[in-house]
Formats: sequence, structure tokens, C-alpha cells
Amino acid sequence: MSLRAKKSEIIKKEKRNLYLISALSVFEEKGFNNTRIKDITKKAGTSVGNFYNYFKSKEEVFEVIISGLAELMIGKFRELFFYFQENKIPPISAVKNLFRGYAKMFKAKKETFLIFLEQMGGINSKYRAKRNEIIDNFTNEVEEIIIKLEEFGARYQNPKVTARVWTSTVLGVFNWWIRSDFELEEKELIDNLTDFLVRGTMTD
Amino acid sequence: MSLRAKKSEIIKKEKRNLYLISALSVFEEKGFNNTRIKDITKKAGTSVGNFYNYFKSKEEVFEVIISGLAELMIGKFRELFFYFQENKIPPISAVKNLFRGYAKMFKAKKETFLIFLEQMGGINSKYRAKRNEIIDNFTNEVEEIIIKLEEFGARYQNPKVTARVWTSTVLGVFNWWIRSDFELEEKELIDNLTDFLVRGTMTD
Amino acid sequence: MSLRAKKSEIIKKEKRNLYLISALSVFEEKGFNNTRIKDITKKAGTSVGNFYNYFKSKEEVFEVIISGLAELMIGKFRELFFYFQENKIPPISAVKNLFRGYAKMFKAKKETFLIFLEQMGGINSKYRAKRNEIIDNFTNEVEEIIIKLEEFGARYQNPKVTARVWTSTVLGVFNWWIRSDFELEEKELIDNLTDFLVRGTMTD
Amino acid sequence: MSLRAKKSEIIKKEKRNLYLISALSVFEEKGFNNTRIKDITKKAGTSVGNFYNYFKSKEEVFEVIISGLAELMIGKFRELFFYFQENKIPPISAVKNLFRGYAKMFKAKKETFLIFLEQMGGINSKYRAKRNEIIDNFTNEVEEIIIKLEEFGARYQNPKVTARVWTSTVLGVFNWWIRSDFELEEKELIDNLTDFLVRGTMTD
DNA sequence: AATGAATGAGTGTTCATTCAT
DNA sequence: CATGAATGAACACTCATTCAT
Repeated sequence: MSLRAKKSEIIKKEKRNLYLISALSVFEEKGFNNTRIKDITKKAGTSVGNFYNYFKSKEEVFEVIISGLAELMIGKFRELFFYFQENKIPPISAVKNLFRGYAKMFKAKKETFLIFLEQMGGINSKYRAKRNEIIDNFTNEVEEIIIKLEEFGARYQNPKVTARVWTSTVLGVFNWWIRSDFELEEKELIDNLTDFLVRGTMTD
Repeated sequence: MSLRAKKSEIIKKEKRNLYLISALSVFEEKGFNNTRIKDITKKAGTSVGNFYNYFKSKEEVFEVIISGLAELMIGKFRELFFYFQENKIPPISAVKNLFRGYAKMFKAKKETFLIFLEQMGGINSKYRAKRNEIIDNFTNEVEEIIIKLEEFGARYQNPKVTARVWTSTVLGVFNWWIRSDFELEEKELIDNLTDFLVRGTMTD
Repeated sequence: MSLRAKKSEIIKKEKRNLYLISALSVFEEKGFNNTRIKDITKKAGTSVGNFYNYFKSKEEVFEVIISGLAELMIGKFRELFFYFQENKIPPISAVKNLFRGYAKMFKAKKETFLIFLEQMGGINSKYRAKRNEIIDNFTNEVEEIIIKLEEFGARYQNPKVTARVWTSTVLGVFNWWIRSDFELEEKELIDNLTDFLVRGTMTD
Repeated sequence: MSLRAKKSEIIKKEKRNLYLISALSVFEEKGFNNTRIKDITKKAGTSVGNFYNYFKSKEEVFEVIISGLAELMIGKFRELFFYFQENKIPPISAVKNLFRGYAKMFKAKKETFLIFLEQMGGINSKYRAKRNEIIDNFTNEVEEIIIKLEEFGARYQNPKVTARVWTSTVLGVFNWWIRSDFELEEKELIDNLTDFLVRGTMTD
């Protein structure tokens, strides 16, 4: 690739990114269904037609925005899982670490998560299915850890329920935290959350 | 009111109900935004125009369907709260009782709750706000109980976080239970859920 | 026809009349196009379905209301024409007599005339054509008199224009008189109008 | 503004104009209420959606078409009034001048005037009120002149009635002249009309 | 005859997407 | 690539008329 081509490639990527950021902000405010392509391009300072040089449809921007969320959420969990096994970290520290990572992630991607958590299920059936699939996959990953935890002193329990409690809690509590504009001190949030979940999961 | 008028009154209520049921089912399947009035009337076996003899807009049916949910959820909690104070019921039994009531309620209104939990936030900003308001009110009610629980041996904790954990858990877990078509035995679900939440909340 | 049948005939006519009166009032207020059958039946204290036992369509009521207007306007003119020829009444008295009759007629049928004068042309092409036809027929009648007037000292003039001036004036001025709720004294109106038209028509 | 932008500005104005002309012609033929947006765009050779790039509603086109009529009618009158005072023109010449201007104006805007005169009152109450307001304002202007005319030898009369006669006559006679496709020679029309109105107004 | 629920064709407006410039 | 005008399918809602009771 020539230097010139490479440069244009970069510019193209930047423009695409600009659209993603603009769309994200409008989706978050108005919701997918009430967002007009014009709203996005206006925010980006370009024209309607131009948008279609970078995305083939309104759905595509949405999907790009959402894509990666699943990996992000699950990735964090896997990190913990790995760390946990390798380093024999005590569960409480491990969980706190995880939640610190989550707090950072939710802060960095607050709009995206709000869209995912609050809106995605209501856009259409396809996205509702996708949303549930993401949550289910996430829960399955969590479930595996719950099972492993028995070795570390978790009490006997139905791991499906426990895993669902964990994911519901994480998603629900962080959703509230984002919506409240991170009002509650991060340390307090994480300490309380961890305490609750660990007590709920482990034996005394 | 004449006998004739009373009869027609009843028939009218039944027809209205038929529309509510039809709409509920179509909303659940296609989502509000992708539901056409014709879908509803087809399912009800009537004509488009007739729908508007019973509801003044598509939004109205939706609102009638959703209305009452908040009261229902909060009502159950208040029942517990009252019972709990009056009868000095041990927390575990009280919570199990509550969840039995919830299980019944979610079963009876599964489509409505699915719409509320999964779709409502994505329809438009108005409904997103309403959804969050309902959840927040619910959480506030729960918070009051959490605070009372200290008398009964709850450990020191941030009640806002704990309340949020409870509501997130209840909504998230029951959402999954509905979606999975109640696959897991009700007793197992309730026992595990109760166990988790009580341990998370109370001191050892 | 039996007595019973005759009685029911009368009742039927009364009901029909009630509808005509109700429709007239609603048409005048809302205009034909923005009048709903329900508006008419509500005013009449009956039901939508009942209306169609008396009229076969919304247009029919309108046509019945308007029908007769043409004859009424032209009839008055013919009366004058006849009187005038037979009795050699001086023009000024004849015209004043005519206008007195007109004033009475416009007062008695004010809503009907308002509909005819202000609204009829805007309902649809058919009624616009009818409206113009009525006005043209009226003008033709007037034209005949204008021509005769030469014998009585009218100056030379194009009778088509003069006739058009007369009808435009009569319709325009009485329209205003009705709209202003007959504020101006009838005598003053008639005296001035007559004076103007006669001076405009006759030689000095 | 760039040359390119200026060009597009001009094209846009032309397209808007095309719509105005198309709408005018369809309104005149079918009437406002029976005109479909599709009728307008078909006549303009464009698509339905495109119409809404130029006008925000069907009512807007109508209002743009009608707007200016009032000013036009009254403007002509004021011209005369001014001329008349300044130049001490004898009334007959002044009136003839005015009517020549009116004839030209009605010819140039025949469809618009037909819509205003025949249809506007029947579209809906709002437009009926507007129509009457325009006519009343026009009449008030005329009334002022009538009052001034006394200095120039007008006989004593009720100026409200006389003004109403003038406007009714002008609107009624020109309405007919337009409808008859200007059959009558302009000079003949104006001479007769002027003669009539001046005789009616002035003393011998 | 009276009622008012039922019907369904009809219409203004929106908006994702395309395309000429 | 950029622009924004052009396209037309889609849809909520209306209302004259019909019809079962």
C-alpha cells in the first residue's frame, strides 16, 4: 500500500469513528428507533449521503457499536478466571479486582452499556434475541467459575441460579450506577457489592 | 342502567380485553415498534377501525398493558413488609413467601413482564424514563426494608447498594426464569435465591 | 292512508326536520367537511345509525338544506318583476319592497345562506359548480329586469354587467349583514342599498 | 455564498415555485380538500416525499398561495388613494385607473383569486375566518376613501354600506369575469362598472 | 324504528436509502 | 468522496356507511 493510500485509509477510519461516536450519542439520547440518519450526520457535521459511504445501513452502525460488548464483558471474566487459577488469589480480592475492572469499563463505555442494557431489547426481535444471547453467554461463563468455586469453599448451591444472580446483579447495579452518573463512591460500591455476592456465594 | 345496557357494557369490556390480550401477544412477539395495528386486529379477528372504538391510540393499549405492573411489584413487597413487622416472621420464611408470590405473579403475567423488562426501555425515551422510574420506586421500597432488617440482624451495609442488588436480582432472575419457560423447579429457584440473598444481606 | 300511518308519516317528517336543523347548525359552525355524522346525531339526540334511516348520505342532508335557496332568491325577484309590470310601481318603491323581502328571507335562513355564500364553493367541485350555477341563474333573472328598466328610464348600459353588480351587491352586502349579526338597522341598510343601486342603474 | 451554493439556491426556489404552480392548478380544479399530495407531485413530475422537502404540510402550500392576496388588493387601493389626494385626479379617471390595475391583477392571478373567492371559506373554519378577515380589511380601506369622497361631491350616505357595495361588486364582478374566461371586453367591463359605482356614490 | 359497534378504504406524513452532480 | 435532493413504501388514524341486535 502506498503512503498516500495508507493516509487515506487512516482518514477513512477516523471518519468512520466520528460517525460511531455521533451515532452512539444520539442513540443514547433518542433511542435507535427515534434516531434519524440526519441526526447522526448533523452531529458529525456531514451530510446524509456521506454516511452511506461508511456504513451500509442504520443497523450496521448500531451493530458495530454493540459488537465487542460481549467480548469485553466475558473477557474481563476470563482474565479473572485465569488469574484466579494461576495465582491462587483469595476470592474476595479476585472479585474486587474484577469489579474494579468492570467499573472502569462501564465508565468508559457508559453510553454503549446504557443502550445495551436499557434499549437493545426494545428495538426489534433480532436485537432482543441478541441481547439475551449475550447475557446468557455471559452467565454461562460465570457459571463455570461458580462451579470451580466449590473447591475454594463455596457452599452447595444451584450454579445456574447463582450465576444468574451474579450477572443480574452486576448488570443491574452498574446500570443504576451509570444512570446516577456515578454518584456513589466507586470503592463503596465495589466493597458492598463484593461483600454481598461473596457472602451469598461462599459458605460461612 | 337497563339490563340491555349492562349486557352491552360487559360485551364491550370483553372486547377491550380481547384487544389487550391480542396486543400483548403481538407486542411480546414483534415488539411495540414493529407491531402494526392490523396485526393486533387480525389476531383479535376484527377490523382496524374497530380497534379505535376501544383505544385512542397504539400507545394507549401499551400503557394499559403496562399500567398496574408497578403497583403489583410494590404491592407484593408491602405485603411482606407488613407481615414481617406484625408477625415477627423470621426473615427467611418471609422472603420465601414473597418469592412464592412473585413466582406466581411472573407466571401469570409473563408476557407483560417480558415486555416491561426487555422491551420497554427501547421503545422511546418516554417509556425508557418510565421504566427506570418504576424500577427506582421499587428499589426505594426495598431499601426501606433493608434498613429495617438491621434490627433483625442484618450486617452493616450501604442499603442503596443492597436494595439495588435485591431488585436487580429479582428482576434479572425472574426474567431468565420466564424466558426459559419456567424450566427450573419453582422450589429450587426460590430456595436458592432466598438463600443467596439472605446470606448476602444478613450477618452470619 | 290509515290514521296511524298518517301519524307516523308526520313523526317521520319531524325527525327528518330535526336532522336538517341539527345538520344546518353544525355545518354552519364546522363546515361540511369537518362535520361528522356523529356531530349531527349528537345534536339531534339520536344515534349514527338512525341518521341513515332518514337520509341516504351526508351529501343528501346538505343538498336538502341548500335546495330551495335558488328558488327562494329567484322567486322574490319574479314577484317584484310581476308586481312591477302590473302595477306600474315606481322603481324605488319596488326595489325597497324587494329588499325588505330579502332582508326577511336572509334573517330567517341566515345559517343556510352563510353556508351557501361562504362555504359551498369549497366543499367540492360539484358544489362549486352548483353554487356558480345558482348565482348565474339568479343573475340572468336580474338581467331581464334590467333590460325592461330601460322603458322606465334606465340609462344605456351593458345589462350583463349591471345585473352582475346587483347580484354581487345583494349577496355581498347581505352576507356581511348576516355575519355582523344584523347590527345595522334594517331600514338604513335598505335605504342606502336601494339608493346606491337605483342611482347606479337609472339615468338622472 | 459559493457559486455552487447560489446555483442550488436558485434551483431550489424554482422547484418550490413549480410546486406552487402545480398545487395552485390542482387546488383550483379539485379543491383543497379533494387534492391529494400525489396529485400535486404528479403534476410537478416528482415524488410524494420530495414535496415535503419544500413544504412542511399541505396547508403550508395553500397558505403560501393565498398569502399576499390581501396586500395586493389593498395595495392597489392605497395607490389610488394616494394618487387621488396628491394629483386631484377626477374620481372617474381615478376609479378607471384602479379598475384597470385590478383587471390586470385578476388576470395574472386568476386561479389564486378563484380559490380565494370561491373555495377558501369552505375548506375549514380557520380559512373561513381568514377569508372574512381579508374581505373586511379590504372593505375598511375602501370605507376610508368613501368618507374622503364627500369633499369631492359624494352624496351623504352610510359609508359602511357603500364600502361594502364597492367591495362586493368588485369581487363579485371580477369573479364572474374570471370564470367567464374574460369574455367581455375589458374596456366595456371597466367603463360600465365605473359608471355604475360612481353614479351610485356621487351626487348628480 | 333505534342503536352503536364493525368495517376498511383512504390519506398526510415520515424516513431509510439511492443517486445525480 | 461529499452533498442533499429524490424516491416511494409504509403506517397510524379517520370516518362515511353498513349491519346485527
